[in-house]
Amino acid sequence: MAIAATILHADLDAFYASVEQLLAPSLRGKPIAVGGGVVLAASYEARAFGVRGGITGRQARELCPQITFVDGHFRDYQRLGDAAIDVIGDFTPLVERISIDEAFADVAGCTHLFGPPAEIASAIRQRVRSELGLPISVGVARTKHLAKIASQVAKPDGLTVVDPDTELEFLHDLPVELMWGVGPVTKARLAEIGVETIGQLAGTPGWSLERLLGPAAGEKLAALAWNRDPREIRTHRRTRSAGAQSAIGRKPPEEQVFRPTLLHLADRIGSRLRSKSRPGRTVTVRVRFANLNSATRSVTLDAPISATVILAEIAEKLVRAILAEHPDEKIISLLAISVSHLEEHWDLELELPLGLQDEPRRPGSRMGLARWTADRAIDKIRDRFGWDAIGYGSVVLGLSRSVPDEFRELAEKEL
DNA sequence: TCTGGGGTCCTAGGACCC
DNA sequence: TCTGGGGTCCTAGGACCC
Repeated sequence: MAIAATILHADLDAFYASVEQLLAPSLRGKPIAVGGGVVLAASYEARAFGVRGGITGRQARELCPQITFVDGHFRDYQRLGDAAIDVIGDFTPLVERISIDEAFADVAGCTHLFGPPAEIASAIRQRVRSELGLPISVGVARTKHLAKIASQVAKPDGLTVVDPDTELEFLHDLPVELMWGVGPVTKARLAEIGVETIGQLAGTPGWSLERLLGPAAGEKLAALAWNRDPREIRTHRRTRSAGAQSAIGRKPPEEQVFRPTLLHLADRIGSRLRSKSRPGRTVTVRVRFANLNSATRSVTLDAPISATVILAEIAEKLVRAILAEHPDEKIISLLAISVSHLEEHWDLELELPLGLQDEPRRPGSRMGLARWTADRAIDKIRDRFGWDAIGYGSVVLGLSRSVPDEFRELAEKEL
């Protein structure tokens, strides 16, 4: 009595590039790349030349001289990604969105209405194609892990259904790097003991994997190799952290460099946290140096914070501590701030008195009130007139924005 | 020749408590 | 006083994913 395969994984193909080809018919059938300095996404026609997301524009042109570069239409990505997920939601409420262009769904409860899972998957693909004009691949299987692999195998613009009776035959011939959680490092470690396929992984003793990869990863991979994946569809997942980072080129580790950048990052994060009433207790900063090595420092407070200036001050202290420990580093290339240990629901009024516990001995503690009031005022103006209408302006102006804000927002998770 | 930005989870050591 | 054990939290660093 096999359990039915009712998990779907749906994944829009070459999403950004497909949207651009949808918006501009002249681009269809041609190799294109979204982005300029860095390729954010490449059409399948460009991928045929070896162009991949992440390479530089120059490398892309070397691989494919006739490639067309286009600027991203980020609002459209959000709109069309949402619309595609909505199509899935017309079949079942059990939808777990993974990213802008990808989602799991469990259709076990709606087959009496819409037919077997394979038919539902097919209907989703047809609707996304006809209503939105976009290609989407779907994998159907008994577990999330296998459904995700199936959708990768189905690409581009395909459907793969894995019958529960033959799932191991399907799985075991595939290379290990198709598994969720196997990146370059794990792939290399597995190769050291001669494991290159998922079948070989399944045949490796558990103790061997745990010694090689650690207890958690070892156990997890062994289970996934036998398609033992207990994860269920999670429709609501609380975000656990919120952060922002900025690549700043190659700059000296001086206050004039890091101070304005940190204030800007703190402002972005703080406004997000405040808008969702989710201040956090732990502040982490990261500094990347010239050689791409990086160092992190974090501190956990007694009470959660979301005020921009307080966040910026804490971040600055942490960055100074990092720089003090790396006196030989003459170049910094990236600054990042992240806030974690987020409160679930927080009355921001409480942040005022509690946040001040942070620095009780400071005579200027009452400045906390001014900071708090200023943040609220700025938030309100931004609500009405947009994010750039006001802010720590002297800061914002001087910043080089290597990536449009719309793109950053695309990657932000709902708090 | 060095890709940017937003996330999640795991590990290992130390502090602290019972 | 010595020995041992268990649990939780914090911090720094990594691997991985989209």
